[in-house]
Amino acid sequence: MREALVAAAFRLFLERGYEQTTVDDIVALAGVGRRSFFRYFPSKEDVVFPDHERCLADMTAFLAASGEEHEPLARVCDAARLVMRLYTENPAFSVQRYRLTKQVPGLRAYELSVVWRYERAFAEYLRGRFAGRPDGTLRADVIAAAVVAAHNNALRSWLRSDGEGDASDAVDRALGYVQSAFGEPAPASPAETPEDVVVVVSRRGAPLWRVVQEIESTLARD
Amino acid sequence: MREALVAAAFRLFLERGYEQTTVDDIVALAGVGRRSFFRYFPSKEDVVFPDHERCLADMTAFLAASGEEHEPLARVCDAARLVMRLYTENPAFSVQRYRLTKQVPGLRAYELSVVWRYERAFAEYLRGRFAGRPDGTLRADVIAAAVVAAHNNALRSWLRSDGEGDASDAVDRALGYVQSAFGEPAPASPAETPEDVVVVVSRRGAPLWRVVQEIESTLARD
DNA sequence: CGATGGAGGGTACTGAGTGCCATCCGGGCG
DNA sequence: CGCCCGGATGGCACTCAGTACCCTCCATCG
Repeated sequence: MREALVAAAFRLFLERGYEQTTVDDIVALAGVGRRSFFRYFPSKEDVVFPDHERCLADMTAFLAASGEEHEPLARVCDAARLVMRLYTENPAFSVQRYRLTKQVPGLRAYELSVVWRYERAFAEYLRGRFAGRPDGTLRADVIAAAVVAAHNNALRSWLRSDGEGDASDAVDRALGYVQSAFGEPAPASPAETPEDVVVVVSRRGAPLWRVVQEIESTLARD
Repeated sequence: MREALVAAAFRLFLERGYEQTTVDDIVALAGVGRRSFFRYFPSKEDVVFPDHERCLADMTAFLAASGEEHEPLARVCDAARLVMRLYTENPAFSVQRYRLTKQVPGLRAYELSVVWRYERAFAEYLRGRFAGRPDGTLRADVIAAAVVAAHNNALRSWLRSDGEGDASDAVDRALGYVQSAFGEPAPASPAETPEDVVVVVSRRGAPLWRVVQEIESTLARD
């Protein structure tokens, strides 16, 4: 029934647009009563994001189930990868929805409120883990926002490519940037020993950003 | 007229709540026609944020007017301080609105879409300034999100204190954290030439975070 | 003086979302 | 077998936000 409603809704949305489709149109095509639509989806927007409620619950559980042994930042990045997987599991559906949300302001606003709930879940988890640290809530909020932004950046570039590229590469790269900015890079994969990289730095007093800048231009040089 | 509508709306919102107040109630109290309300405010939510459209325009102009001589991150932080001032100019009004948005989901969603537009303005500016750098758009998006999150963290803590504390101290502190995380602590003295740093990297294929980790431990070694 | 154009008002309509009640159906129980 | 009961569904009527269309008023200008 949910599936029937979602299928009917997307057929019409793609045919004639979101705003040109009324709930009556959807239920007529699905052959169910209007009242039933609102039993399954509290609003017309919800039919566009049919599985986010479950995903959000999964994510909260994932974070709640993590213990002291997990690096907080890495854990949140893993949670973001979980969300990414929700999209990559159904590339065609995700791309369709992306095109829809991109051009319908109302859907964009709705998506924002969904994303905001993910961000809050991240931030709440980090606040718990950072309790006691100076500026713990500030760090938690900023890092949560950065992780979400990195995730969205990777997700959107994957969606723009019609789901062709490698999404997990992109998200790893994006989250790696956040981890490099906020420290504690990650528990390295055991095979990757420090010998993989040899770095020689002169002028120890130089600020870190100068070092990073120099490395970037070195890497970009070839 | 706008002022009359805003005043009437807030009186009713505080008296009996946002959702219990219809647009008809507002226009009846203000003594104007229903049609006029929608001439001044495209939706019922807009009456709660009467000055954000102007503020957003100011901000975009502020960023557009900045030249190459401005450090991008610092410039965006200054833009965020501009937004903060919009709130601190009318503490009583801001606190009332905060209480309202905190408990009305619809208003929270609307606020998100407003904040999102600020974030996009920041990100667009930074994308322009980072054009050419590796991962320029990623950095732009992440930094924009971090600045907004820091600003909101400071803003909310100020709002929760009923506008009593020192807002600009709080926002400086929050933005300082972001600046420390994303580098370029200050416009470096021109004396710092690239020769200040020499970096040799082997195993080019290693992920960036490994490189950074290695550098950090090298720097920490002494 | 009349024309014009912009600001406000009024009316009727669409469509989302809700409350309430009727209906249907499958299973347990006397 | 008939009854009952609870959950799922359908139907109807209502509220309210938002829009389209047209009217009035009034100030300004020719």
